[in-house]
Amino acid sequence: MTVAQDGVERLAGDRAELERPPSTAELVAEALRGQIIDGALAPGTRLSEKELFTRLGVSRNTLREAFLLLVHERLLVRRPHHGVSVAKPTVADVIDLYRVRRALELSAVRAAAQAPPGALDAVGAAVREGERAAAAADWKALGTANMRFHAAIAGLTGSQRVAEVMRQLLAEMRLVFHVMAAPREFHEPYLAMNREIHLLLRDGAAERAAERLADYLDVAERQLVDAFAAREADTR
Amino acid sequence: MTVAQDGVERLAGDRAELERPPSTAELVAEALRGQIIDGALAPGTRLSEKELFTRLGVSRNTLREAFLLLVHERLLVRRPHHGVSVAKPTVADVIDLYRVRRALELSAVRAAAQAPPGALDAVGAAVREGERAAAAADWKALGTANMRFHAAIAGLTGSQRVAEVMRQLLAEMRLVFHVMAAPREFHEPYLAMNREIHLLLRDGAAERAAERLADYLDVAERQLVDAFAAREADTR
DNA sequence: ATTTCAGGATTGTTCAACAATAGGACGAGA
DNA sequence: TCTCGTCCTATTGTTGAACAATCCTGAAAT
Repeated sequence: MTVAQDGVERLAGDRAELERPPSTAELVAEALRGQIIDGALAPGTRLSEKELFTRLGVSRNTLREAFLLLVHERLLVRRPHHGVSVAKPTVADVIDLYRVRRALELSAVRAAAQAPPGALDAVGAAVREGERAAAAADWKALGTANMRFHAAIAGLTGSQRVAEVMRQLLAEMRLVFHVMAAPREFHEPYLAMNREIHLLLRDGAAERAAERLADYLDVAERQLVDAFAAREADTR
Repeated sequence: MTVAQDGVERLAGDRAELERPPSTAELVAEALRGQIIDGALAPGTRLSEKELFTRLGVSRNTLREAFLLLVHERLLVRRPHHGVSVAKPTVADVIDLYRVRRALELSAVRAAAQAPPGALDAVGAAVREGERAAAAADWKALGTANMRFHAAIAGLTGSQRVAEVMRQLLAEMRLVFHVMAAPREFHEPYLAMNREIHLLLRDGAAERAAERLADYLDVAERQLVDAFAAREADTR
């Protein structure tokens, strides 16, 4: 193999990462997704087609295509002839989400020994990112770092599909978190757990890391379920 | 509670199952999905928009909406400005699919004790359906029954999201199975394993059922990976 | 106060046109 | 004969507009 062929090989390898310019619908979906997980669009908000496509400067068809993408991600729900609205997760959704998270994340941690190179570093990077955010008292960034931590956990599998499912679940989680009035009190305690899990993984103690993560998920789920129960008792 | 109210309750309960007439795009997607998993549309086939929407008698926008649904299910892949084509799974996809299946199905089996009522019966029904198909030498139906078995396993979680992810994975699996020339030899041996797993679950031996299922998945994956390797060596 | 019915508004679906892009055809030059 | 660059065509991406179907609102009638 010559040096020139080597260069061609590398280009072919990069080809997959060379992202094409996203379509208009994807851009619109991304914009809406950002507003939804930022909380600018509260759960339950009805999204009028007419208002949105005039405001965003895209065609109605393109907007509807973006809606389709987000409905698939469960960030929007569509009621026929009523249009779409921002999803409003229920306590049943919380339980459901944590069931899937347990299956995927615990399986990922237990298989950490076969993780692709660099995957564990991503976990560590997410931990450090969270600590920086906490030090800067940036609670929104702390929540993001926490999401990234769990995405990195899923990344330990090296599986494209696991990563994608996880990405979707975490986007939904952002919606769920909106019921937590105090992001600091909610997210901060998990920083230490994240760090501990990362250290256990680094030392090859996968099973113990899995146990810690299981506790972690149990606690978080309980906390969210309680918050939902309180809110539902409140609004009724 | 009066009898009349009872009737209303029942109507409200049925309301969720009362499926609205599916939209045109969903019908088109369903038709295409059927042709893909039946093998009428071989992996790699390019789908021309013009030809399809004239043949199906729907608008181009509706067809594109159906494409979006199937792209999301990974049954179609879209190359910008090139249109969509039937997905052609690689050996990497097979490995990836089985990783997710292991995580979800094993977790479902281990939690079988908390399964919702009737979920275990669905597993048994799938086993019997497979045995009927084998007795009738209907190998296509046998493959379908096998899919239903694994869907029922996922259903043990009672989780909407697990069920949906599983449904998607199984649709992809249909695509993968196309490389197996002999559906009988491939699917038939798993009948006994399905029955054994069902019996173990019925007896409450969830952990042993999980071990059997893990073996099952290992064998099937290896068989498919070998088949892919043979095909790739063949076509090159 | 309850019911009925008409009006308006919004969404579902289709059609038609233009812009943008990828791939192939074609020819010039070495 | 082979390589390179240019143009051209077919297909897709995007937009705009129209009509049909459905739901919500509110006024009129009992």
